[in-house]
Amino acid sequence: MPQPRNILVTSALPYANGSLHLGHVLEYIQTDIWARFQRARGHHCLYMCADDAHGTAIMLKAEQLGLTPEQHIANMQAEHERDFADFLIGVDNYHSTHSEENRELSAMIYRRLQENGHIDSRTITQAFDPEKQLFLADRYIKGTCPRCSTPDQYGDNCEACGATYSPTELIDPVSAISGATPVEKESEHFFFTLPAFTNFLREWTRSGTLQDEMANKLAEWLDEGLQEWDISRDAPYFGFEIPDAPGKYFYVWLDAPIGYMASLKNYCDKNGLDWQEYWKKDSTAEVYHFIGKDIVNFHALFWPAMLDSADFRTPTKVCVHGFLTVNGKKMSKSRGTFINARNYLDHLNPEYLRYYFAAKLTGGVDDLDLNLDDFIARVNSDLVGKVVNIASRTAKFVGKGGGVLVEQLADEKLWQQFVDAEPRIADFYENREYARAMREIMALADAANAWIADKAPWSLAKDESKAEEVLAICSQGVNMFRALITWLAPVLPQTAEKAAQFLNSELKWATATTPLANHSIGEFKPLMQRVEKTQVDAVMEAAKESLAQLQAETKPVSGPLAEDPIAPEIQFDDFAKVDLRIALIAKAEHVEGAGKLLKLTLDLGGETRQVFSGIKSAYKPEDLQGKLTVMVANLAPRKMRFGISEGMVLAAGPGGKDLWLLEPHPGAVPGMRVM
RNA sequence: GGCAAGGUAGCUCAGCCGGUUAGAGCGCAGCACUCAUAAUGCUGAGGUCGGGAGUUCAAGUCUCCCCCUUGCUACCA
Repeated sequence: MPQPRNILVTSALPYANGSLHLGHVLEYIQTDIWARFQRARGHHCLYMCADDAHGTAIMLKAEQLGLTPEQHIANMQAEHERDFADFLIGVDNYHSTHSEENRELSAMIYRRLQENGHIDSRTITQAFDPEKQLFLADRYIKGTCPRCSTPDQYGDNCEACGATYSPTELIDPVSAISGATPVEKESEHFFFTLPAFTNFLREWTRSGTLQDEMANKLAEWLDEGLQEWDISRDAPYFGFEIPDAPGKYFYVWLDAPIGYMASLKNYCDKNGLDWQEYWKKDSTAEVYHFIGKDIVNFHALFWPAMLDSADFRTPTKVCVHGFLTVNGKKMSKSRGTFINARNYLDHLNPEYLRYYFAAKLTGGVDDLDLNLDDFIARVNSDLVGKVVNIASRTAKFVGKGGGVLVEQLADEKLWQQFVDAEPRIADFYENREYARAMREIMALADAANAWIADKAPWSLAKDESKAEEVLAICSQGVNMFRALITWLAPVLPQTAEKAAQFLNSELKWATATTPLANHSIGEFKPLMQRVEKTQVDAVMEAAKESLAQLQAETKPVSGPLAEDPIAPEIQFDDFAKVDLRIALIAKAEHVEGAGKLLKLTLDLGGETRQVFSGIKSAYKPEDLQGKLTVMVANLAPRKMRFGISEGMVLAAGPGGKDLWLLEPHPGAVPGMRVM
């Protein structure tokens, strides 16, 4: 056993705005297995987590619920901690970014950045809600998409046609919070001078701190050139006020990673330890962050740069994992594949999922699929059918033979296979190649079962003179089980605990392959039940229900009218300004280099117009040619990347493939006005 | 459109720097066993390794083109 290591691990802090879902759980299970493995190996390993409790979204959510932000985040934290506990996530401390420790540390780090000249300030213009007296992030502005005219789209992009734009381009923009029309307003903001760290980051991201594929991704950003990072928000904002800047608050992502430190400080203060041992520049401890690939920029660019400037050490590794899919599809609320942590816990044993994830987790960033049929088959077959079965089928004979494991090994060669596998399994765990570790363990379980079948102690037991042999075989059977369950303990802590009771012996990694000898064991009781399909169905059913509930809360009615209420009344004169004409689509063609546009040549009966329209996703050019449609004929021409667009054609639908052009009944001819 | 990661048996996945008849688990079929939570063992069927072209004595494994999936990203009055 090498020198004990001093290790700090973290999972990304869940946002205190909603319940945990299985995507979150994937990460916590990955982290927890690793932490438990390290502890099992005799290292000192602290697992820290916390709620990420700041930001506009939380402020608004609290208001919506009629709570103070503090009450709201306290409720969420309690819920999150319950989910953690019930999934057997053994965090050593679960704190909050809205804590004194975090306030102090954020201020300290900010001051250091400032002293080092890494904070700039300048005035920027932003959308502002005059009613709420609140600056609006893009996602809080809604309006009609300037391109496809789909109403009720967010300020940065259109969900229907995929258009991206700035909020100022929206037609009839409104604040999603108050409904007021936003105005532009100036404000001073603080920026972290990230570009100053370009060279540092170029090196840091390539120094073994990240998987290659992530380092490559970050290299793209580095090559494009980093931007200064806006780290301040104006009041009202739920967060920490910036020192010496009244009315200015730290952006939530500034203090979120500092929350890792704050949680550790909170823990250390309670336990007489020094948190700086982990974070000071020359620390000999190791620091590992487990995160999803969506937040790699915060953890592998902003965070190490901040730490470097503030004179702290940087993480040993940032371990990035992929997303969770369910039955091959993205976890999505609209597809009903969105499963809350609690939906699962209400119906199934957490260890099933822990094992299934372990059986599929690698050190890479590939997405992981939770295939429910596979889940049932895998868990039942591997855990119940193979591993637990080894104990189940041999323990009884040991009991009959006196309940004491004998020293003599029935098959040393087979036992040696177990001994040889141990370092490989440890290595796989260490490198987060859990899938390989599980495969290795299951291969041994297969070997054990085959061996037991071959020895057939139940046959020998019929002959009293063979009692000794039976006991030797079954003692080895129990010892093989003991080794396997010891190696599975990081994944199955509860079952391992039960097994330890049955074995009447603590499970220790270091002695997993030292057979228990002359050792009396307890009575075997089933350690794990099989997964039933009905339970899995119940989870999916519950998931659908909580989804329906959620949607009922946010959207009382659905359908086009509910999602897009009818616009304010206008007078006839207003309408008459729009000159709609019947147009013949004389030509429709693809536009070189454009992903979503078609170029239409419209015949108005004497005049032709060139119009670019974002309908490529729904129509093939050849299907449009020769058809009649309706166009806005007096729309001001607009210069686009591929030429001038002289009008627009009318279509309905949310976008993508669901887009339908207007077509007049037969009889209309090009040029006719539509009134 | 650009970039990235993928596309290997019904399902979930291994296949390192190219090398003998392409693997595992599950599922399926048959047989055996009946100690075990209908668990286990043995045997077998099943793949033109997304498609095409090329390099090579030899290609899931390298190169190019194409198709599909996922993610990020751009343009899209």
